[in-house]
Amino acid sequence: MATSSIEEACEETREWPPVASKSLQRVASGGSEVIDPEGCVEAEFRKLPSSKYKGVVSQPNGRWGAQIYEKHQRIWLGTFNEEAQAARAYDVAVQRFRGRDAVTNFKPLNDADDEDAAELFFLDSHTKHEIVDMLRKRTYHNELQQSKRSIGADNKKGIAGRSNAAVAGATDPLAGAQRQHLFDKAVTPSDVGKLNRLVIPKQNAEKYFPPQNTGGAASKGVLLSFEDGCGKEWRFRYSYWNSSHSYVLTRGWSRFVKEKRLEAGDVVTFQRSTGTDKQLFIDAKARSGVQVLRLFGVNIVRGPAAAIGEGGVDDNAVFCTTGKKNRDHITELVSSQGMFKKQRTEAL
DNA sequence: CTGTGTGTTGAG
DNA sequence: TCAACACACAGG
Repeated sequence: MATSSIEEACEETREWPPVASKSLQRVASGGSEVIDPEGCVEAEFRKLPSSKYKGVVSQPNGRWGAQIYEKHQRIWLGTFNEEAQAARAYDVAVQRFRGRDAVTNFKPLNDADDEDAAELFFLDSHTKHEIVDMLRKRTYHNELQQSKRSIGADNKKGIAGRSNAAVAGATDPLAGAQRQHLFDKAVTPSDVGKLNRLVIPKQNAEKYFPPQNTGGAASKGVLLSFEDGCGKEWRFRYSYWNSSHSYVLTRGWSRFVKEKRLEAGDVVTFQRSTGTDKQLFIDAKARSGVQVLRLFGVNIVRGPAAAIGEGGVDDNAVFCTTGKKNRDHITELVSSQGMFKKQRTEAL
């Protein structure tokens, strides 16, 4: 990987997280102009940065693609916002395709470790195509956790114990590390209205999200991608509105509101992985933790998957595959009582 | 219109 | 086997 020192220097500028004050502007459009106030002005446009990770290639829009080769042909593993995320996708794939001794970007799975062993088993019990499919659809985490659960579940604590740890992201090899809670926001009527935008309290925005041009410069904002409790990816445009002096999540937000059936008063929580991928997480909680609503004379719990899970239905997949239809599913489950089938995510 | 991911090439 | 590069075209 011989990239010019100039490019590398500029590339470092892209980091935002806990790093102090570094301004970055990554224009999302195809023009790929890179405006850098600090001195990398030369790099102008063109020349995508090379990745330091194996199996990872940069995309024209600043994102990262993951790919693996086999039998003279490339197999696409998906595109990711974070370079490290793409690298992990590659790691998963390469360990399935080439086994234990495969060269990985990060620490390879180790038989000695219980968690790793479970993942290795998981990998081996699925075809390459299935693994690739999960990576591309971002369902790998879920499937893996589901697998782990069905294996050593009875071994430890009861179902009620802390079986939702996986969903909460407490432990996940691929995601790496844990989650740091950033902040919560109780959504306002306009946050869930037709404005297609969520106002991020200024204080939180400036503390946890990438810096935005609050000046007059053309601030198109940036695309932020989040993962919800179901492992589903959500991408929103994040920008600053000079008109209202507000930081907002716009494009993509209304879809989230719709699928999560957000209502004023509900709480949206933001988290971020403490791992190297800095993956952001977003989730919705019903106003006071759990909300009960009535359908056909039956009380139904509505709220975060975790809460629902505790309610007795021990299968997050049911609630995660199609968030949009949660309510319907619940109705179905309740009415058919004990005789419901486990709905796999194959429907995807 | 945006951005993915495929076609393709040449280096290793 | 791999990444770099260009861009057709799928999806919204």
